[in-house]
Amino acid sequence: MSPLSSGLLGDLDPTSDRAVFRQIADQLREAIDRGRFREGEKLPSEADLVEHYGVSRMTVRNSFSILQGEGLVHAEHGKGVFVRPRPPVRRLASDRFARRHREQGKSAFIVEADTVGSHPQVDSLEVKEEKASQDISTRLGSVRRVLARRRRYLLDGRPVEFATSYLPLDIARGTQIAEPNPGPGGIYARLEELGHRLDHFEEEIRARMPSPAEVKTLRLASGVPVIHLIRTAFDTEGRAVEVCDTVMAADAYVLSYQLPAT
Amino acid sequence: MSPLSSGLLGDLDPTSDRAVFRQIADQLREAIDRGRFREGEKLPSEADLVEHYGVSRMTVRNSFSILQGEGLVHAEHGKGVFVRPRPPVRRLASDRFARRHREQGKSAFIVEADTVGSHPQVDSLEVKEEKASQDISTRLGSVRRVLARRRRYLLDGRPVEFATSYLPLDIARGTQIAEPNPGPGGIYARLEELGHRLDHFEEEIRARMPSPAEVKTLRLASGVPVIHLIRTAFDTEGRAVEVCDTVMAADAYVLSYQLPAT
DNA sequence: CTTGCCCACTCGTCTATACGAGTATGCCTG
DNA sequence: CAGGCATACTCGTATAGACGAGTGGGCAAG
Repeated sequence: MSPLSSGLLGDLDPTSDRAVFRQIADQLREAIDRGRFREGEKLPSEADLVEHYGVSRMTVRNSFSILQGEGLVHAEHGKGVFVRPRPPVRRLASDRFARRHREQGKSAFIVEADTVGSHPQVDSLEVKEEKASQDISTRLGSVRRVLARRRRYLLDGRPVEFATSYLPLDIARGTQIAEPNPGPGGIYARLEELGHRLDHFEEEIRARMPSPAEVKTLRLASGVPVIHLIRTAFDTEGRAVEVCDTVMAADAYVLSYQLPAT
Repeated sequence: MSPLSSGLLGDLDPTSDRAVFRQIADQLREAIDRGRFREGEKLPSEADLVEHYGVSRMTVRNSFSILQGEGLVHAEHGKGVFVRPRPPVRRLASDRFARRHREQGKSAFIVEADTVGSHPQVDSLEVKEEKASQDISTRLGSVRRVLARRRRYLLDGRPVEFATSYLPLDIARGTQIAEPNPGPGGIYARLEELGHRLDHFEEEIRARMPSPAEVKTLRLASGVPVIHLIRTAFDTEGRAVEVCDTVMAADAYVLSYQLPAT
């Protein structure tokens, strides 16, 4: 069926030294880029393309695997290969941790999601004391053990972010920060109540392909990188009072910063 | 040869419902993570693994292709498959465009590279007037045509970044900004001389897999995402005077921002 | 000793085939 | 009509084989 209406895809160039499966991938990519296949639309089946191009099935599958690696398409077993829809992105402003935003009570994630009409969830909460990794210890100023607060964020049921906050035990132990629910304004509000007035944050941003564990936790499609953000919060005495390690699905976020030119 | 000293890799679990090629990928990944194979080291050849696991070659190749997609290994035709070395990263501070840095004369890229002892190059310079894309036009405040300054940055011979600056013609035309070499302090220094005192920057950050063109320009290995940064410069009158669109090899950069907590 | 060729080893590409498993549809049965 | 099953279509996994092409070492000829 679906005899692959001619015109959508061209022919192969046997004289080209570009591999056949790359040529096929090129044609599909171009067709997608030009909007010949729309978001969420089904591409021709493997069998269709086998027939159209007169190649073997493995060759077609190789083409698909290229496009999957580029994050352009995704395959669904028993259904077909589809143009991957670009989910709406969440824009994170750099002032989201400004003090004035903490006064509202709700967490930044919840507030932001509500304002754009999405349904936010927080999930797999875990609060425990543990040994600090080398990296965390360095960032917090040579602490051995820390309080770790782990949680996963979902938007409309889709996991988009997994974050762990690390705090020195001498600050957090026995306070509400060590409770699953840190109360209105989150842990930053509690830190300030404890006398650690926040001065500034440092954020480090990397992008890379996810580990298998991250693929699982964030239910990532293939070809979707992660943004790895490490934020350190400093109080007015220059002490690092929290390190927050966040892994985000890169197709769900745009980070936004505002910098002075002085 | 190289009978694949037993112990490095385990056996398959035929009762597992995890696909064989995934199990092989898992074992290789774990061996790499544990340092059994070091950076740059050669993995067992396809033939070795075919023999070791008693599977067909395509199955082994599937395993390798998973690891390639994760950016863990890279194949070299005629030589073997190697653990991908992590190149040293360039750390970009958020104050790199501060006015005091402009006074030195040299561009931020050159200065930063020199301080870490790397050999910087700038390349494929192109300066021309062109039609503004929809996005650029919006960001610059509905301009139709712009001056575009394109250039590629290399570090020790490796391309790491490709950037295009867009400026409104009414500002840039006929000035030194329209020259290939914009002079000491770069275009920001020229903008200020022209009366556009810079007030602040906005930066938007995304991460995604590269397009084929980007793979080529940045000579990206498979499994390496790009960081896409769009910076808009505003003068003290609130006008957007430049938009800089930058695509960076994600394995070459860590972005760093400092934010006030107020 | 040097040059050049051959060969072994490596990954790259492609074919052909087989079976398994998830999905959707429609028909058949109760 | 409702439920369940058969079937066709989809992608997933795996095998076996073939040829091509890049690399590097060793051997042979000059």
